[in-house]
Amino acid sequence: MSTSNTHIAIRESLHKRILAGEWGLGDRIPDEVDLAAEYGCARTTMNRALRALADDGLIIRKRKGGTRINPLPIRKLTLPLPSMREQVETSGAEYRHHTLERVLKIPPSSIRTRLRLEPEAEACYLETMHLADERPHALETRWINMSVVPDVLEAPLDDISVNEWLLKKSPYTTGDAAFAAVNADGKTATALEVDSGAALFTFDFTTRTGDKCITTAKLYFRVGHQVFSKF
Amino acid sequence: MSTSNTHIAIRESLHKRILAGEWGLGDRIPDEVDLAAEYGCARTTMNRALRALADDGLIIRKRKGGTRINPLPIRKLTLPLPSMREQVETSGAEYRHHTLERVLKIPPSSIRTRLRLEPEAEACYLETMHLADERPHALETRWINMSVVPDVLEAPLDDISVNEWLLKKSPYTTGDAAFAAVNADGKTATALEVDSGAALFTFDFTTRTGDKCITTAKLYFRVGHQVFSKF
DNA sequence: TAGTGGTCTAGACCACTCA
DNA sequence: GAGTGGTCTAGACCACTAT
Repeated sequence: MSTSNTHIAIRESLHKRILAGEWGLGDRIPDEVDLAAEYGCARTTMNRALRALADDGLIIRKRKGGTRINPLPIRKLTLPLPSMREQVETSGAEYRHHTLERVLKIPPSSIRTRLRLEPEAEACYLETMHLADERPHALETRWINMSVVPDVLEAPLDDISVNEWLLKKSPYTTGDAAFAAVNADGKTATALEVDSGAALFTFDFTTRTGDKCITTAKLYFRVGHQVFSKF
Repeated sequence: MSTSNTHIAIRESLHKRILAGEWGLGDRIPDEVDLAAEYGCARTTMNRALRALADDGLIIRKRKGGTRINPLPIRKLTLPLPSMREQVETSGAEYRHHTLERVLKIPPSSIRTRLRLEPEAEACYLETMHLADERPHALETRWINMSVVPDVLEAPLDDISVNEWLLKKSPYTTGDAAFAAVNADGKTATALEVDSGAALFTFDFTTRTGDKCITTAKLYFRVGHQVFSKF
């Protein structure tokens, strides 16, 4: 039965058997010890193969409960966090960005909540246009927590973008993100050179380090922008 | 130095040290053997911790080259493939779906290409409305490859949705997906009960098993829909 | 060619959870 | 209580690749 006892070959073999329907949805499959015997490998190796399948959502493993075929194979999408520079350059265009605004002001309450700021506390507001071959690619509006990154007002933003600067200055540990669609308002439409009301793809994200919020930003992409992924 | 020698604790400890800037971007960190000695664990355990960090994109590992801090920490977003039923039910609403159309016809060339069909070959076109508490949640337009799933025209689609039926009938191995934003056309706007031209969030996907394409679908979400993720 | 990560093994103990 | 997965160990050999 076994050809080569690598955890990869074993994982692929089991993957095929699952897809072939050897076990029904929700069924229990043999336990690690038995499968290891069947494939002629150590339990450690079989464990690794099974763990990988569990990570992919194909099976569900429980102590004492055994390993079962996931009745709802929840597949996962994995996509890289969009980096404007990479996005543009991998499409073959030349990347450039342009800082439209950088000021200190009191943010609206929605932003204050996200950054967990005191009332009346000021934050740095930054507006950046990302260009692909000198044409608008995305408009970025960002708020930065001054108590975490006090010197952002002096940051040199000609060569590197705020995002790149922040990454070096204050790396984050966690964050959340959201994709959505909005109709372009007048100002955004003008900046992106599209008709007012055009459907724009947006990406919102907030980064944190520990319990401190670093920055929150919203990206409005040019019309037609897509985010691709394989699964 | 070590508190408990679990691969998780070790990974978190190293993660913190990296974020704290103990090593610069691109720098080489001690090798597995040395780190294992420092943490007082087996090399196997250290290897697992480091492998996890490499999977997260924090470090880059090469044989002979050693382990280095990734100068471009590419963070990844992981999101579950949207399942209409789950999406609606986790929001606390009641899920229901409604088949609007199910016919056999010759698909447009863009679809034919995606499904890799012969010219003139027919495919099953399916239009489904997904409802949350009886209000439109998403409109799904789907094409199904008849040569892979010949009996889709007879599938009972009252209890389960096409997607769930297809999963059991013909599980896929791979696929691609894309998010985007479009302005609602008249027909779609009416179906979703929104104004014509409203910005709709869309999700396109195609599933395959081996080299055969099973189905390709496009989902138009109600206005305001967001896809969340943590990273 | 030598150094480093990649992986396998055999055995052990532990932790969860089902019955 | 007992079965199953989760993990750690110590040692070994291999595969890649930088020097």
